[in-house]
Amino acid sequence: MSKGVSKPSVSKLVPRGVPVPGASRRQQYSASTKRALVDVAEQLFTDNGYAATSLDTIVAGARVTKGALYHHFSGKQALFEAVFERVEGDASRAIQKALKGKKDPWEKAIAGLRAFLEVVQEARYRRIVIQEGPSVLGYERYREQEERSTFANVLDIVSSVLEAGEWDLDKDLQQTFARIFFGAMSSAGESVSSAPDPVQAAANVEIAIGFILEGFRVLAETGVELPVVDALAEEPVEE
Amino acid sequence: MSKGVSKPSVSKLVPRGVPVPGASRRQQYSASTKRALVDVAEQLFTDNGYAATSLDTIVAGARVTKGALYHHFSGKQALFEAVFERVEGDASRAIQKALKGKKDPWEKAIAGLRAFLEVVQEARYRRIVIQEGPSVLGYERYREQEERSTFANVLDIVSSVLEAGEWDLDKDLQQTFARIFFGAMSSAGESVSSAPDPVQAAANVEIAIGFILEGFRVLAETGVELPVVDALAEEPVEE
DNA sequence: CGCGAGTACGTACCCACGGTATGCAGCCAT
DNA sequence: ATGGCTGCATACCGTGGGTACGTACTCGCG
Repeated sequence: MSKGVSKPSVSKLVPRGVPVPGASRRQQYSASTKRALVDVAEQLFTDNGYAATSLDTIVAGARVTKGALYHHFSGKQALFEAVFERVEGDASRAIQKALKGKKDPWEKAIAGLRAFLEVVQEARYRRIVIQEGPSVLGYERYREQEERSTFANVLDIVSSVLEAGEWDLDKDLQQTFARIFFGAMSSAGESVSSAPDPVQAAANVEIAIGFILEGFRVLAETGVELPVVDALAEEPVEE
Repeated sequence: MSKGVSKPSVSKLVPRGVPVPGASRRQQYSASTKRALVDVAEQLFTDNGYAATSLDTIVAGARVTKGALYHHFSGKQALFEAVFERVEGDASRAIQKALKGKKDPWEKAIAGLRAFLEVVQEARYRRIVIQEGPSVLGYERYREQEERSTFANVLDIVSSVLEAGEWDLDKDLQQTFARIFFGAMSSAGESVSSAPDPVQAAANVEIAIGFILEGFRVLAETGVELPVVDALAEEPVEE
């Protein structure tokens, strides 16, 4: 807004992004234009949200026109999806990096938890992935995307922990556990970042999840079987 | 859509909603108009989502005009918020009803869990509260609303369980636990409803959460202290 | 080197949709 | 009875997503 540019026809005069080696000049310019669009869109979506960000503002920021945008993307939602994939991919890679080399499941779980709590401090992750992802992409599509990245990490960790407990659960139940932890951490992450003292809040989340994991470990040691729900609720399941 | 009406000027000829006793005719009509708007909006938002639902469609469905809508609500978002509050309120009341009379914390927790799993089967709750709530209202406002209803229920249950364990946690940590469970259940609920076999999926969620609660109970019995994170991760917190 | 084809945009335009300004018919208190 | 206020309806506007089309530049090929 403040750094508005009057004429977009100077596109060739200004350098945009880093040239990609091994591609033709044409392809380089094309790629950098696309990158610029995603860059600007990421920033604006993060700051103002999806609905409040107009395509005009985005193309102005990237110093191109709508023609360029619609050449690279089928529409606003597709652009959002590109941004989503980038943010989601970065997050997933950061978590995987933190998991590197960890063998002990519990250690791995704590490392993953900490990495996720770092990721969720990023405004772009909260806004684009957690907050607006399900709404803009629709839940189905949102889920497909997650399944291939961050959720996969969580599933990996959860599976390790469950296997360490030597309960042999079917895939469905593992997925369920992973969903639960993923949802828990997303929700916790949001509250962490909006807390007056995020560091303290993150510490609390670590304690809470750690406590749950400790419960798992004790159950594993004492050889408690699954399922255990009936033992908790004596009365029959009245529908 | 299918029951569309051509002219909205017949508003006085058709009965709208139930007359409210103890109010003037004017007030009755006004209230029923407002109700009709919320009714139609709830349906359309649930079916097509917030963004894809136009005000024109809503007012056509309620057989009024935009003038009426803007008389009762300050805009589209305010209308959504009215729908949100209703859905959220219904959900909260349903859960509270299920909790009625339960004294044992673990029993109470399972009852609450089951009630929530019922609630989350409703398409309107998933779409309006879980999926689009955070995006449309903004996270801050979404949280304020939740805090007064369903989340309050979760916090109540979680507090009971934690007190039964005789860990005396500060309010912040109780809130953190509640957030975690709330997020876990929301996420689980979404996956339940989109699963090929929702009944089986709901059963899985019950097993999983029940298992976590079982962990809590065992930890309570063996007198494990909080926090326990350091015991899990030997290495120092390197940032 | 010339040249046709296709890419990577730019320009101009459409129209759906949220929001506003204003008019007006009843109802209700005085 | 009547003035005023509530509860709408009508008409209009601006923004913004999307589209149709034009065009310059590049690249491969003879």
